Amino acid sequence: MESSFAIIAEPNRRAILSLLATSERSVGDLEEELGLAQPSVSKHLRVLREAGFVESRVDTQRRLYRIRPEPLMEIDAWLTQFRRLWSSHLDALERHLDRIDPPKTTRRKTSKRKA
Amino acid sequence: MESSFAIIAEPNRRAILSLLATSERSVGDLEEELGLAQPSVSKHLRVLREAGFVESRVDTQRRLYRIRPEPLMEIDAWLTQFRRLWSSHLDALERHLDRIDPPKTTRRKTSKRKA
DNA sequence: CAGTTATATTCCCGCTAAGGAATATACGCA
DNA sequence: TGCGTATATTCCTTAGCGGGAATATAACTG
Repeated sequence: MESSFAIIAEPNRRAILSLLATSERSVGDLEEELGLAQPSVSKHLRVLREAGFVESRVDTQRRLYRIRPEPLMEIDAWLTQFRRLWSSHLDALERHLDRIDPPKTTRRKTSKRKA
Repeated sequence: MESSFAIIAEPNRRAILSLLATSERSVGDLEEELGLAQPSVSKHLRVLREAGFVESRVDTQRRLYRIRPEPLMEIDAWLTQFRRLWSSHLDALERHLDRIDPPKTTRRKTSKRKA
């Protein structure tokens, strides 16, 4: 599990990071919110911790995990070389995401979609 | 090979994308510049193409590959939720990257590093 | 200290993905 | 049409990852 990129290749780990993006959480919190088995959560947290994505602090009998931004910044930095490719046509992503995950609510601009 | 994140987990694929970031290239170009075997390059390109990261056009007997930005934009969009975490201390990345890849040239500001 | 809760670790299994070698296909040109 | 070059595909093997179940450790509470 070398690079930061490999770490976030795992969907459950991304889900953990997304949850931690808003506030720190305990292992049990994550277990419940994600519907994962507890060992699974602990194992993913271990990977994330060893890769520098999270750190933990102790709160009585539980451990609260929070995000460390550095590896995410590294990924952000890698994307820099490509940003000029989409600084122009900024709505290509919108169309792309719509294909991935169908638009339930209108994505800005009250679009007349297909109608 | 579901997500865009899994695609860029592979170092050689990231290398291919980085090369294509500057200009389109043929399979042979990539083979040479990366020192990979030709089948390996073709296989990675196939993965990248099927995931929407690249597209190809035909130029006489070779195929020129170029980047399609959408999947990269998707990753960029995912990072959005974390950006507020580092909008403050902007130099944490610098330190982080220095640990990953030792600083040969001084990274801005003529730092007095450890001396 | 015993019991309980919270988290971590270990072991085993199945799967997938990457690499190498060989081969197939496609295309251009004489 | 036959050769050479460029690229794609297949087959095989191997390594590593994620999941589940069981178990271990740690820490609080009475």
